[in-house]
Amino acid sequence: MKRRRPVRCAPGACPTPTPRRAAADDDRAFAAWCKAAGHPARLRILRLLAHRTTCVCGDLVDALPLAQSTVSQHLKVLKQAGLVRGTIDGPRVCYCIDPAVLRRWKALVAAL
Amino acid sequence: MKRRRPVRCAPGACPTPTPRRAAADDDRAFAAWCKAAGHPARLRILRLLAHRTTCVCGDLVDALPLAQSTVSQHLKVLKQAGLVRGTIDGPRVCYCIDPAVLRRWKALVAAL
DNA sequence: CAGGCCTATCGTAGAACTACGATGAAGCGC
DNA sequence: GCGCTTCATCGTAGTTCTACGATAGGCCTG
Repeated sequence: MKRRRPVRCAPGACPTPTPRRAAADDDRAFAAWCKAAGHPARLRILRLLAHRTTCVCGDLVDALPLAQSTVSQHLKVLKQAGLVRGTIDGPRVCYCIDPAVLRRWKALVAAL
Repeated sequence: MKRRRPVRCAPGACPTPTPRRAAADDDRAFAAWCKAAGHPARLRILRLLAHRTTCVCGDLVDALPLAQSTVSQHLKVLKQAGLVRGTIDGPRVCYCIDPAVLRRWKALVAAL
């Protein structure tokens, strides 16, 4: 089985747009982030993305005992929650955690 | 409308049994905690319980725009997740956050 | 350009969540 | 004991989640 070509995405290819939000949105976003993380598969994805600071692609499909479509769906949830962002790199897509959002979520959890 | 009698639960009435868990359980519990917190109403309950370190009772029902049964259901979810524990105090029930579990959850989130 | 790999999306079935009112059980005060 | 308050549980309806296979599109390789 031919292995996938090594990923060559730039580690710093995930910008941090502008995490400015009103206080009212925080609560909504806070719950959304917790909800997005509240599934073993998605939690595992977050861990995998966090451990390798650079972004990986569909290696996530290999790392999870789920169908490709299911993994893609979980990635969509994480992306819609804002925790993860994906950048197209030729035929594949590289996902990485949004550091600012993760930091914000951590701060909100720590402030509980 | 006669106000409820002031709560008189002891602030330290929430013991910390023994947070010993295997590493494998952590992931399951981690997801469960995030999932439990992943709802605006439950997040609000957690905030309310965290702000007053002592435990409150069904004042939560007054504080939330939900029916009593719904609040009770949310409390059940939080209780089953282990984030919250309730102690019976006569006719009412006092809820409080389990400090050890909350600390553990915070640590796991911070370690992401 | 044709074929192949990598993802996203669609459609679907079953399970779980969320909300409510109604009902039931437990304890306090008269 | 009787009624009142407080909370949990039951039953239910509508929505959402979760998983999968099948399908479609985009981009490299030959």
